[in-house]
Amino acid sequence: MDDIRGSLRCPIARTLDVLGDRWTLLIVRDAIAGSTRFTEFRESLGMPRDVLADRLDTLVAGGVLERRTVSREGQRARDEYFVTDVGRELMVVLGALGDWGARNRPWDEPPLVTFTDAAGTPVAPRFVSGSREVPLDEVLVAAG
Amino acid sequence: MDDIRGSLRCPIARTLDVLGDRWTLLIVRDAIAGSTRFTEFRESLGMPRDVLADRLDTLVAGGVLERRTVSREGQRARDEYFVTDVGRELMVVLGALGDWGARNRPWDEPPLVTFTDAAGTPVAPRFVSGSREVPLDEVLVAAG
DNA sequence: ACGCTAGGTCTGTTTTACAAACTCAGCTAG
DNA sequence: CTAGCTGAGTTTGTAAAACAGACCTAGCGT
Repeated sequence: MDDIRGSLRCPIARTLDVLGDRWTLLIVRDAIAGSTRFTEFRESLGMPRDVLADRLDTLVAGGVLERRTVSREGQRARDEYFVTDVGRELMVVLGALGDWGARNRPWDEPPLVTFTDAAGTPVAPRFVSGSREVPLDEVLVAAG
Repeated sequence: MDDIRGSLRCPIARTLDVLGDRWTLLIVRDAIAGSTRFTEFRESLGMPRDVLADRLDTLVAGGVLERRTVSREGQRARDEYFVTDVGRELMVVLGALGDWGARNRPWDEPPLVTFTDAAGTPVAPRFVSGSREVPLDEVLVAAG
């Protein structure tokens, strides 16, 4: 993911510099769902090893994941990848993508991750102002 | 944007089949901000013409944009692209991306689009349950 | 010392992105 | 009527990425 692009000043474009490819958000999804090891990501996603290695580097450099060397008993030390607080904030992005997909690209198999509140009720991102939800048709779009 | 990929069953993955590349969400951003013509997108984004033509086709096929032939007075008829209701729901995704970028990738220039409520107060997507906001640290992630 | 495994890197091939040139249809000016 | 301009692409050639598969390496168990 490089950098120079039209309308780069926009925060959306700057976010897509880090996340805007086929795989990166799926890696973040898996990491938020609990995957930490190279092989876990690889097996879940079925993506090429070199591309995965590259994306993990990008996500670590971007502060979304943190690489830590972990020693578990009975196993040799190995690097694992953990979601940072910054990365965890992408739950909102993933929730929005998943909600859009579930509503507009229906599919009969269950999702890989679901987001719920403490009571187990599914939650999805919506625009809020203060702490009140603002329906989509009341959201105004202003060009900068 | 092709189709076969690991964990394809997940709605997030299915959404990224349509939107998961460098440009597509920026095209949607511009469309939501009011752009309709090929050249408007091209000038705003500075992307190659053939890629833009391909992405517009994909977005039309995916129901995000609608292609209409528009005749304006004093100009010849030409195709223009309009956001559908399905596309408008992507405002939540764009809002989440923009909010994440603004908070974690600060930049001194203004955004290209901003979302506000009727009073002009900025709004950003947050998880809600019923109509109450659920703080991020109370959102539970369950693997499917 | 030997092989196994996790986590990569390297090589060669296919896709995709990209920039620049070309096309084509519908005005618009001469 | 013809000539040129403009918007919206398409074509062509080249550079960068993605991809599949083979290869490599460190540490561990036996």
